[in-house]
Amino acid sequence: VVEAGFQGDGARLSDRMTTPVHVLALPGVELLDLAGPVQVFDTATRMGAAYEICFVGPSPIVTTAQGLIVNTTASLPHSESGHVILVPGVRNASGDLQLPSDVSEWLSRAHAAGARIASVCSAAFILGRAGLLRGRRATTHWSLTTALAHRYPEARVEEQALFVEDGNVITSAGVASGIDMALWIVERDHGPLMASRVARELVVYLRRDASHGQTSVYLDYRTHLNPAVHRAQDYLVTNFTADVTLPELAAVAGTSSRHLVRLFKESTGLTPAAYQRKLRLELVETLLSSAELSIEVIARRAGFSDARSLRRVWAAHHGDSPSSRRRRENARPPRADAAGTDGGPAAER
DNA sequence: AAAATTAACCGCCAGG
DNA sequence: TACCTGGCGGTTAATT
Repeated sequence: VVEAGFQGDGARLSDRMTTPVHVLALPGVELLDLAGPVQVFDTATRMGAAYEICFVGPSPIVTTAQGLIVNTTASLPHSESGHVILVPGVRNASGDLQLPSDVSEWLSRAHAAGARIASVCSAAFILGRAGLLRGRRATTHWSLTTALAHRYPEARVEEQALFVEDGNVITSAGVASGIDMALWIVERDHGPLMASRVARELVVYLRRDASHGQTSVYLDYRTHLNPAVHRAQDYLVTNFTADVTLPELAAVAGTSSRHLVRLFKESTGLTPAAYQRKLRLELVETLLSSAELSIEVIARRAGFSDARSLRRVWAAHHGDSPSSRRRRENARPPRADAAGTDGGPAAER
């Protein structure tokens, strides 16, 4: 995808493949909850996702609770669209924390330039000071939600969320939910397969957005530790529109068909075919709401042989028909933060 | 719409 | 003995 209207030689392809993650380090302040999210980006990078982690802030060296010693740049870099700025929690953020004046300004400028701002735990207060929570849905550690709502009345604080995404501002609740949030960012950037690999590597159980009670099927059913089953799942996620036969899947997993079915069900609670159906239905759901495609086209794109078979499978799962879902979807007002399909140029609106 | 074909699944058993 | 694994055959479910 070539950026329309771009001129000159300033942007090389390699630049675009790297998503800088700037970690904001405040002077003389202990950074909390940092290791988990950074691990996620680091692991993703080792798996080919290309994140570049960079500690920034007004102070030259910071020692974190995790024992990390980080070099920070003396000045805050210019921030461009697509970057992630990770703001870790700090002690006393809700109190009298002294914040260098240029930090708030830098944050809001970076956001205006298109950077994604991600906070962990009490860092939501730092976002608040930068004015980034105005009119936005947000969350913080459960013990601080009341204080946050009080301090920033214009923020719509959500209590029961692991993390909340609103526009390019993502706030998370606490230590572990910072990992969930980071994984969600990885899923956005590099797809569900990458996210599930990273999650598995870190042996975390994750969900995508507890505030909606929603889980992603790509990331679900991954809480087990059976490598053969994971291989089969990876294969299905990658090729879920293809006709994958059980023997073929067994070959990928390195077991017999009989044994794979047994292991699969033991590890995930689902049979391979049922898992594949869930993957396909997940795609159908997003296609139904995000595009003007016929049921027939959606069915084929999601790997069903035709609309008829989709309708049957859909009915078995949801009790109604795909078109009735779409009607209900359209009747509802569109969501504020239109989580559009990734990739392509913003198709209209 | 019904019948035929094919694939998935599972109980059961045997060998290691 | 307890457990893991693969193969066989029958049943169920999907597809044509």
